[in-house]
Amino acid sequence: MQVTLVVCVPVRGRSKTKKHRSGCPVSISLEMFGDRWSLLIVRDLMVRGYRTFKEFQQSGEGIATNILADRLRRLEAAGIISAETEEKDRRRVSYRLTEKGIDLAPVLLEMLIWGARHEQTGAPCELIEEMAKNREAILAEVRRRWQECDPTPLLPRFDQGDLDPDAGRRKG
Amino acid sequence: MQVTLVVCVPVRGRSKTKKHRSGCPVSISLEMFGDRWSLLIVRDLMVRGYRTFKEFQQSGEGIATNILADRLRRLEAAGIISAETEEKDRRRVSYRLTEKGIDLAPVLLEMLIWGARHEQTGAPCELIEEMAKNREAILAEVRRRWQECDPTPLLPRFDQGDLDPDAGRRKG
DNA sequence: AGTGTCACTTGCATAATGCAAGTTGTTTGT
DNA sequence: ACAAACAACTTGCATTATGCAAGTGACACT
Repeated sequence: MQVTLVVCVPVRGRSKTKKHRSGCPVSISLEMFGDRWSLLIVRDLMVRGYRTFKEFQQSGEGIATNILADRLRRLEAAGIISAETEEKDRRRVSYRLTEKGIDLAPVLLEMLIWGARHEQTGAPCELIEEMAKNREAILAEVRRRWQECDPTPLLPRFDQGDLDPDAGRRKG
Repeated sequence: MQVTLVVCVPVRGRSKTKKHRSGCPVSISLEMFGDRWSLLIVRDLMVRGYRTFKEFQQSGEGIATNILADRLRRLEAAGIISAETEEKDRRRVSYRLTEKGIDLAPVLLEMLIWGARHEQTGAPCELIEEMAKNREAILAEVRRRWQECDPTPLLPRFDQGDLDPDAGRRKG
């Protein structure tokens, strides 16, 4: 039968585990962001400089507002993002990646490279191959922007052929 | 209403597109394997040397057989794996990663590293950090095994504390 | 005071998932 | 030759997640 409901009372400031399918790090990662939306939100925060609910919503993928709200909740619960209502306009909630969140950059980058190499995407191959050659520089730049709260987009939206020839080349 | 069913007849040997949410490579990648199971199958093929339905099923994560069958179908349709009934025992179907599939190794590796760093997993931190230091070597070894059809597992199952101290260290 | 924004909720139809049991084709044991 | 065992799936059905349109409440702007 294999009931999977272990709650794990916080013992000595440690575990708050919820019972994983297995101890494999890949499996545990997938339990946190293994769906079609979570990583797109992370991407928006990471390379497009988005911060608000509305921006994510208008991101071009067509996420429904209830799903978006749900994913933001989960990502926050997972410690991948943090939320804060803005001082200047208290209607707005500003989301930000945590360090745990920005550490997803390599995952995103590899997915980007894989997708661009193996599928027909809106991203130009030359740009991607150049990114693949300069992984470390890209990751450093992503982290720099995060640390300095620099919201300048690193990559355009790749909606179709729409591309900013300057983007992603500044540190390449 | 927005029905999203564009079939795209093969025109001049090109598109067989199915209509993507956007042209972003990350988004397109997530459409192919953005769920809680697909990448686990890829992992099993890549680092555990699994080949058959039954092995995937007994992988320790508890995937249901109908879902497994569905994912195998999708992964094959996506060109990430190939299937072949064995000569010696025609009951068995042997699955294998395609080149497109083995190219997912960097994605998996980064997810493994991220998960092990930020969550409590069954993988020992030292091993993971050593892997993080030798990404290229690991990836080369993964690819070598794939090319030579060497089914020796590269990593153990990380079920809990269960670990083969030799695994993943041979090329480290 | 009135209208507009922003970040969500809610209700409801549809699709995906999980679980147990059943089916098909193949091999193995007697 | 025949029955039992296997491997790889299907099928039926309950539960859960997703997608869509519409609505709500707190705040802001004029």
